[in-house]
Amino acid sequence: MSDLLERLRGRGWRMTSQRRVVAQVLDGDHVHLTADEVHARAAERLPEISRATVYNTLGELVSLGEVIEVATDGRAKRYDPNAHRPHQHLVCSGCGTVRDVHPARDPLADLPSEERFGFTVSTAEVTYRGLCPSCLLA
Amino acid sequence: MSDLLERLRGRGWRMTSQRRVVAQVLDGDHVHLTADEVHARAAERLPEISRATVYNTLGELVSLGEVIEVATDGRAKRYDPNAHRPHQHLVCSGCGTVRDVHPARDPLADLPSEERFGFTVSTAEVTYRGLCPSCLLA
DNA sequence: TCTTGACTTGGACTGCGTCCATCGTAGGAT
DNA sequence: ATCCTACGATGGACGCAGTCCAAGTCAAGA
Ligand SMILES: [Mn+2]
Ligand SMILES: [Mn+2]
Ligand SMILES: [Zn+2]
Ligand SMILES: [Zn+2]
Repeated sequence: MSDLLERLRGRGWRMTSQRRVVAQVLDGDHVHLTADEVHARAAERLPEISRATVYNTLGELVSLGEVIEVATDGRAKRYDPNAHRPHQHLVCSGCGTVRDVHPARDPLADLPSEERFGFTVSTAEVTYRGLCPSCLLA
Repeated sequence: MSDLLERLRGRGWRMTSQRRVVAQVLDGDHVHLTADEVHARAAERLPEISRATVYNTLGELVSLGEVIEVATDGRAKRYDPNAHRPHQHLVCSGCGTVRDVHPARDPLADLPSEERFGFTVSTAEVTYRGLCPSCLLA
């Protein structure tokens, strides 16, 4: 993710301080922040940054394939910079913690063609739910 | 689903015209309506029914296990009376159509224990995405 | 340094859902 | 059949996540 800024420059992005700080906040794997969390962390470095710009930048990163949107049952979407290797998510029903997980088989392989009803199926998103070790005790 | 009203009576539900008409709207399998769609169809039979009551009744049906909530990426939740047989969903990225599908294997079986990180994993929700036959042409 | 169009901003706005005070009524008691 | 009351219905205010817009700003090429 540290060479993200290079890739974006190469794609013709105008490099602004706002975009730079949003990209820095998203640095690292295993990060699953909401837009407001991204905004809060970005504002530590750049206090005037607006929510609209954070939403715009996240949306651009998503459509460039640099960041993945993770939908959560009724709360705010989470933004995941781990767009390199395909993975799925394990969510704690107690505290909401999100972990990256890697199933043994491609989930798409388990949908037989007679269950596809003529659709051209391209992706399968899996959300595993359960209780994390600390929520299990409580 | 036609004996749903019986089961609810047995659970101590006070039977009102509003609850009856919501249950009737949800009758049948392969139904995936939003709360507002349920409200619109219920209002054909009972024009004064309020949105709040539809939300209350749907919430009660969900916590009784009679109806399943299906989260959709950023739009309204859909309510699914097919709570009997476990199944997953195939969603058209074009028009939003939802189909019930039955994968060949239990999706939980494909998450090895070393990928569970001490969680007690209880469910796996799979959303397959693609284009339906008519959206493929357009 | 100048110019320009891409980018940013804050606030209004929308969609989806929840909350709450008040009113109505299902269904047991008499 | 009538009464009583706790449970349910109502609709309007409210909240959150996200979008849109007109106006101001600035990155970067000439
Ligand atoms: Mn992830
Ligand atoms: Mn279904
Ligand atoms: Zn937990
Ligand atoms: Zn379609």
